[in-house]
Amino acid sequence: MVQKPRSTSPAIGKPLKCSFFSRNVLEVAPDLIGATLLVNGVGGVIVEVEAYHHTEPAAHSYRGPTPRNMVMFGPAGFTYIYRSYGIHWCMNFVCEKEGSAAAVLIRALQPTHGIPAMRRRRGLHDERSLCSGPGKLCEALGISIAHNALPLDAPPIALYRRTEAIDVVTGVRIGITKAAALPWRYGLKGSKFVSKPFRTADS
DNA sequence: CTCTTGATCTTCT
DNA sequence: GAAGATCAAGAGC
Repeated sequence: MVQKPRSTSPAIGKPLKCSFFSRNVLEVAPDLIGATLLVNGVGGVIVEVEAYHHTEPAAHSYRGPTPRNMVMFGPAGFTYIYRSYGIHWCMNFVCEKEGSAAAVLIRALQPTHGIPAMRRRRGLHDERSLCSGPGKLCEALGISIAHNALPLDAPPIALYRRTEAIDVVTGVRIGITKAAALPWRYGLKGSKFVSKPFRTADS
């Protein structure tokens, strides 16, 4: 059950440490739901993510390192930014350990901090559309390739643990054709800020 | 509401 | 040359 999409600022927990990401990517991904992501003080609550791992063919790291995906093969706790369809930027958090080439794609935020700045960057959009997709949230937060390979526990990035118990829903990942059946998409149950609805029994 | 299309970077065939 | 971890705008229902 979700409140009105006004500027309700949920409580913010303690900063996440880099060790948070040194676990199996399928554990980290659902744990990120409800956390707060800020870049230069602008951002919101993570409501949708997807997990990727080099052992499955949908991952950029599946075919080994390239200039683009090199940071995925490095240690956990860093950003991996890539260009999508030649136009957009998308943001990942690298997980597990060096060589795992595992990462969590951040797909949607509920905006809570710096909403006027997000509107300026995105143009005239209702709050629900500001960060409801991986390319949208990067535009709203001013993220580009300049933010690639940055540590997740130091400026300009800030990540805060969630404070309340939440319900996480799962589904198949969006926009892929390989390994399309893996249920590696995670979302905040009932959130109106996700990129596409989660289709589960109760919705 | 759904469907189609253009934008044009990185990698692979 | 083609596909892809996307998005917005326009056409049609």
